Amino acid sequence: MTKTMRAETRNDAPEPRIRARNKARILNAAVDLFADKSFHGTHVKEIAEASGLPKTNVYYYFPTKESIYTAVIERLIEGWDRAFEHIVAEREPREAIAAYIRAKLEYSRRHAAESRFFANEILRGAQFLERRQRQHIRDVTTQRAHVVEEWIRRGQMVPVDPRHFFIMLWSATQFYADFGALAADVLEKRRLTRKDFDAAAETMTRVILDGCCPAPGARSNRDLPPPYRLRSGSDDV
Amino acid sequence: MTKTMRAETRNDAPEPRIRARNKARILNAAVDLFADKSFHGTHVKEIAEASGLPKTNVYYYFPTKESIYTAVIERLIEGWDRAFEHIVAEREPREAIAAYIRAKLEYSRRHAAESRFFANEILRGAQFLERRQRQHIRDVTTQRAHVVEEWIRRGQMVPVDPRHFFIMLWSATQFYADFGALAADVLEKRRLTRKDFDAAAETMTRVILDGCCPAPGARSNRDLPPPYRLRSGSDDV
DNA sequence: CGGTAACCGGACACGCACGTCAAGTTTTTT
DNA sequence: AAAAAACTTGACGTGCGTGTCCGGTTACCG
Repeated sequence: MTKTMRAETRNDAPEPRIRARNKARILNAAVDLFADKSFHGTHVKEIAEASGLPKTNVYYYFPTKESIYTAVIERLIEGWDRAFEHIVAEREPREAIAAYIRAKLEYSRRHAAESRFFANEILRGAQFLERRQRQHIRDVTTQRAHVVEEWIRRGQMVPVDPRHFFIMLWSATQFYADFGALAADVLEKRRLTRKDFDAAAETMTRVILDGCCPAPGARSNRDLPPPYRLRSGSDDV
Repeated sequence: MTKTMRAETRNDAPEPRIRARNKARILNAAVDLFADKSFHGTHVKEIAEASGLPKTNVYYYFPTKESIYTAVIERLIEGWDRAFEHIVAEREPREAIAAYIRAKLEYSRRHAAESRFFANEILRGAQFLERRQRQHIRDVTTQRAHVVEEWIRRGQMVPVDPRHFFIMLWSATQFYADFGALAADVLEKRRLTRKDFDAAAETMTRVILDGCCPAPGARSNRDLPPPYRLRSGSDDV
């Protein structure tokens, strides 16, 4: 038992610098590859090459390919609730939901690989998600669902099932990262630009906000000038 | 050149019965497996077993695993525009969009494997989609985008980018099939039932319709009795 | 009924991807 | 500075998954 013991002799002790650096490198390389080619499609050799380490070294830090995969999941699950923090009862629903959409969309844009990795894992039936992690997702969602219910109770929002509502928000924002290839095709672009993400946010905010909560005061979003011009002709690539 | 030539000696001639039957078996088995475990995750041996044919026989009909995969895609691409048929300028947008949502959702529910297969292919960057197929998707979308533009021009609909609007519809409906595992988790169910799909349709229709097109006449959806009851307690599994 | 083309299936080849081994080098500790 | 721990690396084993070979069997056609 006193043989090697890796570095976690005491697992509250900070990781040695080299170890931390190399594990991070491996994980970063792995996300991209897993996102592109799924679990069986990516080979440890590729992960090694992408992280600038020899393959054996990868096995020094992670016992199996699967352990790399689950380590990536572990890292991602932490980010799950980040955008949810905007959903608090104190804020106006319109404002809070708009902020959520922006945050989620921005995250999808900047961390497209993570996003696609996660989507793929869910698509596969969340086979690698541990019970604890699934529970976490449930808990966070339930908690935020209460906020929506509170909004509805106060009459600030149309009565909708909060969980289905969240799913709608989640799927719409997720889409641009996950199905970027299709979105680009449909929008007739080579790649999605920041502008496209802005337009997406605009459309979602407009439709969903007007759909779920009455605009405050007299003026409605519908009276605002249309940000989308019909058949504007010229279109920057 | 006059050696074997398979069965496509004249490719407008109908396929021999056995051939047609066996190819269909293989393809049906393949969709499910590819949907569950992706391209690299499924082995030809499994496809063979699932279709009740020996592996060599599979290779008799399809030269490579990849050819099976692309054959499945070919079959799916045909179904892409089915739901879109509801989007015609002659109909009221509210009614047409509601019909689209129902149709799409119903399709996702009944053909979950196909749906997930397709989603996964897009997720991977649509690597196997041929130029022709991508073009088809673009064309169909463009065509229906014109309908939405017409609605907007007539003032029947709020000005939104039709393509982003379609993406929103598509992602929301797609979600329940593709990410069923997560949706079930969030809704605290073991599996998604028909009722869940109905609730999903209800939420989407309500939010999106009120968000995108002013209700006809005086009464708005918002005045209708809420179909979702707050914290109703008892919840059938 | 005979022959040809389509279909079936066991056995095999070959490569490659996961994971191991053992002998190095560097860093840290005392 | 010496010992120990942490890290690095090339070479190797092994199983398994794709795709082939070739002989045998069934369907089709005159």
